[in-house]
Amino acid sequence: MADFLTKMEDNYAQWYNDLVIKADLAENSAVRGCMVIKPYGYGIWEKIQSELDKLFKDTGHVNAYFPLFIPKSFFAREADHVEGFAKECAVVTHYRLRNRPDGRGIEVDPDAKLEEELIIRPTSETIIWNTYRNWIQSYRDLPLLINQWANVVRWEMRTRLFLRTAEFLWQEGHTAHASKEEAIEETKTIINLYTHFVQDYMGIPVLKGTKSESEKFAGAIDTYAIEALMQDGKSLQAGTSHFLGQNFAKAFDVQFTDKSGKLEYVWSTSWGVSTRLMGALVMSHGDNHGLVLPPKLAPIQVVIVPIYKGNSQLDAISSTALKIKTDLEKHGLRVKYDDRDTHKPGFKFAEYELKGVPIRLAIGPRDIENQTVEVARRDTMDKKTININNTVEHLISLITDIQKNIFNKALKFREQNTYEVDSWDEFKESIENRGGFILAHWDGTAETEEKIKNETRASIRIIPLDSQAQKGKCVYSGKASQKRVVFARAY
RNA sequence: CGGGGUAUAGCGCAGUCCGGUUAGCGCACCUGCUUUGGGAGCAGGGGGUCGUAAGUUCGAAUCUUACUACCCCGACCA
Repeated sequence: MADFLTKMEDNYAQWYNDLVIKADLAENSAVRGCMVIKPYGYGIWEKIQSELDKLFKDTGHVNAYFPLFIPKSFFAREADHVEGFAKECAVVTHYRLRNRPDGRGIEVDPDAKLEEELIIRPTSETIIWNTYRNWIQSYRDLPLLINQWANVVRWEMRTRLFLRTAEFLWQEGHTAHASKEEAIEETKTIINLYTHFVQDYMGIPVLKGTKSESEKFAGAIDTYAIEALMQDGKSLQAGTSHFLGQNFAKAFDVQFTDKSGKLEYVWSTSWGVSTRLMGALVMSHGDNHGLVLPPKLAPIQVVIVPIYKGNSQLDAISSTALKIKTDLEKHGLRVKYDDRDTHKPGFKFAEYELKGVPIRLAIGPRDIENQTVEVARRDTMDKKTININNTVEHLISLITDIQKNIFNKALKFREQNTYEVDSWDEFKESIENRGGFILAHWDGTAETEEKIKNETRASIRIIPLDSQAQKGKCVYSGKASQKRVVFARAY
């Protein structure tokens, strides 16, 4: 058995880390805080990329690519933005190395100092808006709906695989609009798109809302976000969409002539999700047997394992297995037939469970004789034997069922770990002992938010968009409140 | 940046206090035979400048000093 996973109760962080590494997703690299995403893990990221990309294109967006390096001066243009990111930037100061005079290795050539330092992008608003100035002259150039798949670097003090690495992969959308209303509409379109993707593809239920003043993106007017509850009771921000107002347009002097001939600053948005989503996947669905992948994103949806003695048995099983594989592939399923002779069936079973493959078929001599096949589903670990002629039909409905079941299981977990709390004592007790989401009244002030955070390490994750108004009293200050907000400890 | 740890084979560790054979164990790896319906068994084998540098000593993984890297807990953050 996977003994390392029984550590879960002792140390969730360690369990998570081991799971990521042993399931072949990623490992720590030689560079502090950076990770190597391994082929299997990258396969999942590729699925996330391709499915999201389709959704972006369906909503009128196009891809482009902007430089990795940003001149330092660009950052100074938007005051809030520089304050938000200044503390965690990697900076390029030189462009050449040389041999050390004493012959012991190499050193930075002091003569090769850059006139102006280059910042390795922590996000691309500045370089993109500097470019948009030249692209936008008229209302006819709008809207500009661009997305970029890229890597960014944020020099975090503490890092964790997928959840917070110094370098990470993401997509960042940057759009420009002629009106405020249109930009706000875009911001909402995207947060809804993210909600759809995370819930319906990744099987992770999320809460959607806006961020408080102190939690919003540096340079934004409003930040919309989705938050998911992990199995250790902590919240993870899974995606954000920012309404930037005219802040960046003004900072980079991006104006257009509207229909009436008047010069106006453009309205903008930016939004993104990152490889952090893979961390969310692991933490939302993983169990003591390893990863549990939602079928829509699993690089391998069905694995077929032969059980045999000797080559003649294997040959008979293989011809059956390969026929099933072909049939399933005709219906769009991603299937692997694992006939490696170097590992025993039991080893393979455990290995694919660790990797989270949704469905496993086992075929042995008994099955050949009876015209059956054993079907095992990863999410519930149930096994059953079915008639071989029903395989395709059975699996097509099973794959849909697993996708739904994973989501429902996570939703149920979230519901069971969401509490309405009305007293400060209960708030503290709940955060400390139960974790999870707390729905509580808040007086709307940054002071109260700050005090709650200092005393409990819980922050306001989101202010729900569509929750019903409900008069109440702030759980901390006792002042009047119009609706509940969502508190949690977060990653 | 503060507090606490760790550094010995690919991974996980023992040995360090109290210096003394050829530095050991588990997993992994390689070979052979037997195995194959839930992580195989037996036998054999390979792999180490004990983080780096200097010092003490007849002798250093072990003692001293300096340096470096990494991990955990905070503050920071997608």
